[in-house]
Amino acid sequence: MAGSDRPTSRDVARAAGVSQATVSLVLGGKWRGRVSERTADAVRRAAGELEYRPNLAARSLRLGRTRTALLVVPALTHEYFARVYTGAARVADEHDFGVVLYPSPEGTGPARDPFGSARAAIDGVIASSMAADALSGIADGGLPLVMLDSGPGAAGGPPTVDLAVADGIRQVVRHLVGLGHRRITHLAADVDTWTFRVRAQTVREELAGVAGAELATERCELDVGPARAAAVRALTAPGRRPTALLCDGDVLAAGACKAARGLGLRVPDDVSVSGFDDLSLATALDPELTTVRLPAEDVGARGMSALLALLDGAPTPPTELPVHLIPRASTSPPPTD
Amino acid sequence: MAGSDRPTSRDVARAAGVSQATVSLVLGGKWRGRVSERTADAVRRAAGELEYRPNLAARSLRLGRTRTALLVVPALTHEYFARVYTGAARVADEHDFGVVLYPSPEGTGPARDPFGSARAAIDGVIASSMAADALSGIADGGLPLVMLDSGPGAAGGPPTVDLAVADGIRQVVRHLVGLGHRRITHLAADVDTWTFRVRAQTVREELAGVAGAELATERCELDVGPARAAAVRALTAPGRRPTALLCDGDVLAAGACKAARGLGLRVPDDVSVSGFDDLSLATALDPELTTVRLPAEDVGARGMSALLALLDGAPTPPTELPVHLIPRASTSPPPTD
DNA sequence: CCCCTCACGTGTTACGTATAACGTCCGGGT
DNA sequence: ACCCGGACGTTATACGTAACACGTGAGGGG
Repeated sequence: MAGSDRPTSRDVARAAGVSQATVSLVLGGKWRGRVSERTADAVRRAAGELEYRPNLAARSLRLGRTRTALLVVPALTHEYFARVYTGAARVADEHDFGVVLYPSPEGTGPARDPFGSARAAIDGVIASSMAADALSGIADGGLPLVMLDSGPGAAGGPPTVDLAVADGIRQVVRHLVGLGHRRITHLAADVDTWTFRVRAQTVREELAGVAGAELATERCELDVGPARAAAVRALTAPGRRPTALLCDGDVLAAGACKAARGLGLRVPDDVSVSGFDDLSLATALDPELTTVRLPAEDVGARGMSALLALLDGAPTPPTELPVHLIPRASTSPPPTD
Repeated sequence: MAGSDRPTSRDVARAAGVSQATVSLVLGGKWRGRVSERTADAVRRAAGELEYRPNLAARSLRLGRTRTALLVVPALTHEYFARVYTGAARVADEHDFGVVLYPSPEGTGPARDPFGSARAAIDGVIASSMAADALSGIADGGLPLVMLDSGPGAAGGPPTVDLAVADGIRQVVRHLVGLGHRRITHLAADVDTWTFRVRAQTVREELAGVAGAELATERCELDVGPARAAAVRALTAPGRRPTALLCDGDVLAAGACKAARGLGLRVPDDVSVSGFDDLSLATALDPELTTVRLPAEDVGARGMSALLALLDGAPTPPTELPVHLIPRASTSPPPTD
């Protein structure tokens, strides 16, 4: 039957006994002072009866806007980015916006043309944890752009939403120092993005102010295996063994824990391990990880809000979201020995 | 400059000295025998110069199809579903298709109306791990539908892509039995979907054929905390303690490991633990989990292929993908004691 | 009594694309 | 000489919506 053909605004108009233009006005919400309350009600009722849904393609064509945003993330399989998406999608949904993801092969940035024919038409872009130059194509294209976790941009640049990463690292360092740790190795992700640069720098700065502090650094890829290898290097390096491993992420911390156990060391009795991100992994491990909770959903949500504001021409001041240390079982005072 | 307004097919036509219709023919690929090679080349060259991209809204309006699929997943923050998405997006991309996700608040199925704003914009739906009745609205709406991980459908029903879950469970049971285990507790997810029903049933069936086998079952929510509690119950239940915990997922296995350690038991020396899914979590834990690897990306990819076939009116036979046991360190022969 | 204004709608158009329905030119068969 | 048909394009139209620019009465001020 006709169940498959969806009703158009003209069908609604016919049912309500008005013209298509009136339907558009009423349902578009811009009818105040142009259509009587009675007529508007009739239109709305007819639309309800027919289960009318506006044809988005036609609307987009007419308006030149699609109410769709592109979210660029390095890898959706990383829980952090999945959560960023979730937050962004929630806010988008509240504003009748859609979100499409940049289908990037794991880890690659938007090297491919995001305006390729396949991708949905886009009103704006939200890019997370991208090197700024990786987005030059988008900026040149004149598309509204919001950057997440990329550091405070230059004035006049795209709006930004950042986490207080430096503060988070400071909390970790103070936590460790407060427990009595002085020999600390920073297990650093070998990734050249703002967030990791800030972490490295903050660890240095914060520890520089502590008497007797000794900082070492081991770099590795952002994965368990490499982290384990790096932690082994850290724990078997010549000189006195570090009493704490400060890791750039929970995933690295997991590797560090494996390394410690492999060397016959107990966590946290012989060596403390701290993470970052507070992924579900943090409480799946045993001992549970002391880590820093990142409000990933909020990052996505604020990013989407910023984009919506930008599209409205509203001012979009840079945002920085606070982060919090979550002390758990993987850190304790260093061995007295 | 005019850099912001994108060129239309008419602009290309003007540049190439032909009509808009010819541009559409050439770029649409249906010009054989209707347009000379020379002209076609001129059109393509002009399109290249102007960096012409067809307006997708206009195309969708004209064709009544959007080249976009909706992927419904319970929760993107579960690594399995993120990987399903990745696979689906890859195939979609290869066919100039887009994928949008159903923006479902964690865990809820399409309780909200998937036709809200999205329906107009999609050509079909891929639903993963859904209870069949949760999708009645979609089926009724006449939208092409493919179901993932929902079991072989009735003939005439929507195409399906499933994992050989039963075989995976059989491999685990045989692995444990082969190691010598007889008292096994199944840590079962308290979720009423096909995949988990099959697992419970298969464990029963497979163990029924083993002399002296004793099967117990503990149900819990699909999370670390509840799993830990359930595992504690299992390990402290009256009677002889099980020597192996067969878990319905790596997440549950993580909880089981924590429970064991909390009770002073070593994994795998005192109790073996097996997982399912082979998430990155499986190798982040210590000991690494014996588990079953699920080709999540393939599930998504095959699902998208099936949907594309369905849209082409091609036959779409049910698919079942094989799974493989990955033996690791969390299982060993039971204590001889 | 006439015209202006306001309240309430309607006719029409354009958005950019794909395609059905037409030309037009030209060589060849009869 | 006439018609036919293939090769090569073009003209015109529809998709469904939003919004501009007009009607059209009714009521009121002058």
